[in-house]
Amino acid sequence: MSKDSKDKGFVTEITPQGEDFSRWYIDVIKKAELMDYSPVRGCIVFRPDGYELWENMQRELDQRFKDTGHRNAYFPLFIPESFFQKEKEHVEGFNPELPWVTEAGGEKLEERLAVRPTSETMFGHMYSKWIKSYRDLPMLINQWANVVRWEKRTLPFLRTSEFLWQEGHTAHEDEVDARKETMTMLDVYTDFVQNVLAIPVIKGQKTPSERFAGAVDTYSIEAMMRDGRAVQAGTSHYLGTKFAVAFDIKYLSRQNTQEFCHTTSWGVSTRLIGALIMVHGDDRGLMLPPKVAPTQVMMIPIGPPKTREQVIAKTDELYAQLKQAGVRVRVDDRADVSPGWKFNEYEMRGIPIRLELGPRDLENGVCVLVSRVSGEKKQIPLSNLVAEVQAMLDEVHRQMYDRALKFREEHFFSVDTLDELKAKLEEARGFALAGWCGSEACEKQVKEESGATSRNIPFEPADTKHKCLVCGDVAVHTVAFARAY
RNA sequence: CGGGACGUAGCUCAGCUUGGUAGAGCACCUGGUUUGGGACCAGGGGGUCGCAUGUUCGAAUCGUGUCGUCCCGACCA
Repeated sequence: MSKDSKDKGFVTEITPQGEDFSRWYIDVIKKAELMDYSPVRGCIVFRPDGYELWENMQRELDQRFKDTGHRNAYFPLFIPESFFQKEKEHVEGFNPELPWVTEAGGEKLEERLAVRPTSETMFGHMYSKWIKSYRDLPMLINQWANVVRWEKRTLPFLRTSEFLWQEGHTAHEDEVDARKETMTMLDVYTDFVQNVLAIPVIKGQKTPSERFAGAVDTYSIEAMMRDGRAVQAGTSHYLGTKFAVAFDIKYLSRQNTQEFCHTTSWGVSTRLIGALIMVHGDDRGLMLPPKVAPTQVMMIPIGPPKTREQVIAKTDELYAQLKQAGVRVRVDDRADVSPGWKFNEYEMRGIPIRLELGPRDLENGVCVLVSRVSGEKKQIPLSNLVAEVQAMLDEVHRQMYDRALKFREEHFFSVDTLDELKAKLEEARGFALAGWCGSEACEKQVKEESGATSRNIPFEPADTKHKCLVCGDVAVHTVAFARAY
């Protein structure tokens, strides 16, 4: 990123901290042209490099949804106000942040319409019409959509007024089946975030105060950013029969009785883009996971005009080979920009592999591959290019995951008291595991004194603590606390 | 929505205290020389100083209002 970084050698561990971290974050996503601010408060424009990241995530997720039996559909943007009134907790949870359409075509609407913040209500309404019999179940539908939540404070990708996401809504015969779906989708998210985005996560259950508005149980995967703060990377909810009762989603059972469905919902959003930047980025800028990087390999032909034609011809040939093999590759053959400038530029943009090709390489029948994550330069024979590139992409993914995991482990603490928690967060930012008695009051006190909130009750390691960090009473759960985005 | 800071060229900012013809670096355009870690020379284009309003002969500069951004709190994928 900075001009000085070459003097320090290839250092990729440095990421600015504290207030500088959010400055670094905004700086880097703007410079890398992932997004720009919209004229409307809290909304952002996804530029092509940012949007293609999302498209690549969508493709990977969608495949996993289909592999688990789901189908895509599309539900309306506008939701009548009366729908929100049907589920008490839901309306209380979302009312403060709803945008309303009150007139259209110059006339006041009879009933005002919310721009959807989430679609449980609309799905509930439609499911009550579509579901008649146990033979219609389970109903497993996902939609890719935009939603709006008028949040007080915004941050690009991580919390914007409008954001893109997918929301799955399913209906089942009974609690067992619905709970199984809830966990299946949490596992799908875990697989995706870890194996595609190279971000290790902590899987667990939300405490009641952090639960989704209207859910019986909420589960989440939590990721640790490089400033030690947490980002909720995905959620999956078991909604019980709350929405089924509110929207009259009933079916005729095998025993010929009317039963309420048990429903679930689950979602991940473009906030994952923010998370992957904050997890993987370094002093040089972005570092994109190879499996979703819009450009995986940037080819840079090098050399004076004399040899240029030859080099470009070879570049084109190699480009075709890589493209043929399914590698997302681009060429920067601009003659008016120096190679050094390009090296820095594409490191800042997080492109996993740089391929250099110059006259010297041409003579020897080789090219140079440079890894964004390690800085390793590798001279490889052109005859084996495709295999070498694919191997290096896998290697980059693995190293990124390992690096993120190592960072998380080094910043994952175990504490017994609130004072210890405060001290740990002060001296070494990160997550802290602690016992919790189950009272909201203790949770609140943790937040007031340390700024940390309960992220979730991790499945692993399960309940290792015996005393509440605040009141000292018997701990009912061991909770991961952290400051969160 | 409360407390604080800031809005001047595409970007980073200077100028404001003490009112008097709009500035720099980078980026951009043209021509040439360059090309293995952010090249160089010459020439050029670009801003109703966030917006509104007041004071003044005269406002980027002083006052008021407003909108926006950032930081700190409450809300959150």
